Amino acid sequence: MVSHDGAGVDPQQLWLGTARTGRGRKPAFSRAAITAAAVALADAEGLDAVTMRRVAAEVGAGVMSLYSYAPDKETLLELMVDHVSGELPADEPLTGDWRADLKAIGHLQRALMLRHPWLPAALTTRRTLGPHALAFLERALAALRPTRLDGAAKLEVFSQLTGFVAGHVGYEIAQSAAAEAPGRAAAEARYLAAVAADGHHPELAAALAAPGRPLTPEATFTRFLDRLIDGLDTG
Amino acid sequence: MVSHDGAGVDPQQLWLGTARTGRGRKPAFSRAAITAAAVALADAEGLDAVTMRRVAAEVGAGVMSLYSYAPDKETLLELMVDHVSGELPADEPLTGDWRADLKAIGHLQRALMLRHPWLPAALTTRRTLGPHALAFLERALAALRPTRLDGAAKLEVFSQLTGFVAGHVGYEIAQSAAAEAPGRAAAEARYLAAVAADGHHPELAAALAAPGRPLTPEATFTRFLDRLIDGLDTG
DNA sequence: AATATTTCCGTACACTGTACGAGAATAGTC
DNA sequence: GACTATTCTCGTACAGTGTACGGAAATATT
Repeated sequence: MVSHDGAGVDPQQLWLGTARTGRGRKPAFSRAAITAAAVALADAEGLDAVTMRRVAAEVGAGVMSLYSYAPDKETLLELMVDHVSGELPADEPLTGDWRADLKAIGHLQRALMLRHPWLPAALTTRRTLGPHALAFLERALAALRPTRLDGAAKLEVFSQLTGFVAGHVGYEIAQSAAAEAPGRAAAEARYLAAVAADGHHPELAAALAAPGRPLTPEATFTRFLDRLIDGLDTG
Repeated sequence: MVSHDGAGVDPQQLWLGTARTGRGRKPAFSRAAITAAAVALADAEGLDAVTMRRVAAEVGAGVMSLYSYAPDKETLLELMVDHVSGELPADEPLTGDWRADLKAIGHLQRALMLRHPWLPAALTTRRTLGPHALAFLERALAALRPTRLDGAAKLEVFSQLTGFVAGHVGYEIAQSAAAEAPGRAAAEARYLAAVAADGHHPELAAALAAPGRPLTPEATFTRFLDRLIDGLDTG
């Protein structure tokens, strides 16, 4: 096993790492390089493109060599999540206005997920507590310091915030993906119009008839995030 | 092709259906039965257990026979989503208090997702507008009637609400799944304690030291949902 | 009876994650 | 320098995936 070890019964041993003994062949690759290649692949071609063979090819390794750096694919996905979490600034100063700070955190998370559109889907199934995620959590907890929420409540708030952002951006991405294929979008519009015209969906018909000005996803996100955070009890 | 047709360039043709000509061999199965079998499988063993072979076996068909009822697996998944959406009551009377009605809708969605734990994950990638989903959307729009939001804004609210619930329940499920494997949970607790003890995570250490009383997921959900909805502009 | 149409499904193929184990490279010991 | 223990590399192999293809069976129309 390579220096930053991982396998074993204990799932969190992944992040602790074990020292190399010195003995044995030197590793030709690195966990970071492999993870970065996997992330690049997911960014460019989606999560489905991340296959062990593709990642290995990208990094110049044999397929089975990857298993010296991560015990299985699931672990590689967790590494990917924590890897991109490293893009979140974890040490910028806080304003002291915890609501503003929390909103900024939400916007940072959204930006990250837009940069890595596979992230919302990856987060729905996984809970990752790697070093980068923890550093960011630490920052969020610091932001919540002025609130007098107890420990569990603070952790809840962070969890919920992340869940909310993932849910929102997931939808946002699905929406924009549909919009990028103009044929699809038109077909959907036609379908909705047909449904609205069937007489059984008067509210939908009304909603489609009175569209209002189009909303930018950014504005919508901000509005919902603000409502969510402004409504939080200070404990 | 079987009566409720689906294939084609137009994705929404799925839901429209085409009449059988009468000519040709009679279908031995039905789209509904196949979908129900797939849903039962996902409920019992998770989304990964839903393979074309397993579904076919469950329903007593040859594998390739499924392709007469759904052009591909992605379509089967969309059918599954709309199938369970049919469990949402779409015609119960509304109270007229749109905030209360909207909260009730959120709770219904959460209950549905808890009954079908694969649903949040399935919704992250997919946007489904089958008849059942549309019926429920119609109801949500009716609930929003007293607000004077324009059509686009109403649709946004529903989208966001669904995204929020999916995000929350996704986390809720991950949490409870971790709690069900006691070894895992203990290992994670030990890991977090170790991280908290490293001196670089003082806020985390403090949060773990002052746990407060445990929060039920139900109560947390209600609190966040209330905040979200109470904060909505009436337009 | 012939024909057109539709469904049923066995076979086959490319692709997936990964178990196994043989070989290569390194460090420590004599 | 030879030997040994250890560690990493990766070719091969296998079970499992979605689904393309095409022949056989069943039905309604002619």
